[in-house]
Amino acid sequence: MLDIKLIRDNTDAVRKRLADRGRGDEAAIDRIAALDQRRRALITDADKLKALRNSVSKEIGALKAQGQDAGVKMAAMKKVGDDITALDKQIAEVDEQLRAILLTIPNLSHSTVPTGKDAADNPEIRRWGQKPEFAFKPKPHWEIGEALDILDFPRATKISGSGFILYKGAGARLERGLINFLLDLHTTQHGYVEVFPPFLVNRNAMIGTGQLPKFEEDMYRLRDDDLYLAPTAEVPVSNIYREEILRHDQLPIYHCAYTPCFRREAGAAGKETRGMIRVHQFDKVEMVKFSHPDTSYDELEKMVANAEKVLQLLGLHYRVILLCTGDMGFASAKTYDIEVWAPGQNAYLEVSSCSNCEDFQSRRANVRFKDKDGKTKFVHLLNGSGTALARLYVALLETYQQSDGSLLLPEILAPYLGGTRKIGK
RNA sequence: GGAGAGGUGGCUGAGCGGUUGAAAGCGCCGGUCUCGAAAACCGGUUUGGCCGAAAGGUCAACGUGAGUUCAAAUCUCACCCUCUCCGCCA
Repeated sequence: MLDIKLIRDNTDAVRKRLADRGRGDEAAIDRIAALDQRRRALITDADKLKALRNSVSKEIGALKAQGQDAGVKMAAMKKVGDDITALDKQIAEVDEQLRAILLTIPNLSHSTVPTGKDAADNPEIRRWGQKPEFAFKPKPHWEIGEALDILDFPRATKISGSGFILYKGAGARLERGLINFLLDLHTTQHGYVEVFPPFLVNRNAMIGTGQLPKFEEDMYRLRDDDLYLAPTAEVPVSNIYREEILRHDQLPIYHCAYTPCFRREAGAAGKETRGMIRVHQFDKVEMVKFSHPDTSYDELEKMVANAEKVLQLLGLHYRVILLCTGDMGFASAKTYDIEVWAPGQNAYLEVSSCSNCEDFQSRRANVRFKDKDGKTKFVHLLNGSGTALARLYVALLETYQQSDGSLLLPEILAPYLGGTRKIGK
């Protein structure tokens, strides 16, 4: 959520920066400004009446204590009370309208983010490694997985529908092992404190990180309980300190968490339906940071490096992309995507997205800290995949496939696979 | 799910419907004292909105939301949460 004071004092600048994102959100600015003005006028009026009522009520109390009649004053205050009720009702309505709009306005981009329209305008920042070469035509992961009997797409569909995965045998163990590998890496090498959060989250949590109210149709919802299946661990983990005031010496706080991620992928029908590139449930290890505002961009660079480390240790070729204004997510001020090379697809796949949301989410979730100067401020919230597993799995299968159909995975994974790096004969 | 108890400031814990944004203690910050520290003493110590250049003024908040009243932390109702016991259950 944007600071209403920022919009009030820098209306034109905010309008322009929203226009840069190319979603037409700047159109709401005039309505916000009008509502804000009306809200403040109403509050001023109501507060004056309340001050009057407070002082006269004290007089009434004093009169009654002396056994004198206060009937005239009480009748007058009855009328004032009715006026206050009417004004408070209008304030509540304006507040609600204002809040409803503000919750749908995306974050402003950081000054270092290039202005652009869509993914085609995202600059590539760097590459690591090289595309692997094969003496044969590399197969897509679904062929490899089914031939090895470690992935079973038809049966997953039978159980749940399209877009779900059934891992089997060594394939299931690989998935489990990767989760442990990632958590071990981030907790022992990168300083993150592991958490294991609930997978079902309430509406306030979803509003806090920005999934709601705007993207309701993308979420799985349990209607009877008003709970949602978390689309990413970013939601429960970023909300850990909701409504709290942290001490400045606690910052930065690093958390990482494994959770499955549930996404309806509404509107994505027909895209990447084959295999496990776009699915309704996938595993992910997420990194979340609660940072002092002064250092949040340093923290973002470090977080990207933490995610890159995963791919480096696994020997997977990747590139880092900086998202332009038009391609960034709703809550982010600056986002790097990491895309891993998948030989069977002949394409780069997004396996990580690391964002600094600055105070956009902390303002919604009310996560603050008391700074050295004694002032209470919003923390900066960052989140990044470290990494998404389904696509990492794709890259591993397609990169490390052998001509005989087996897999020869990186040695670093052997401890997580029962001491072997080989899957298949 | 059933029965009972309870939700007040960083913590513990008071609070006859009116001068309580809130006693007291602890903690924390600053000061006096001291070579220094402790102790003692003095002062300060929630958050947000609105008006204002500022000084300051004012409003709101005692789980959440409604209600009664001139006036609600105090009364009424609903909901949420916590604890104890019972039931059920991985």
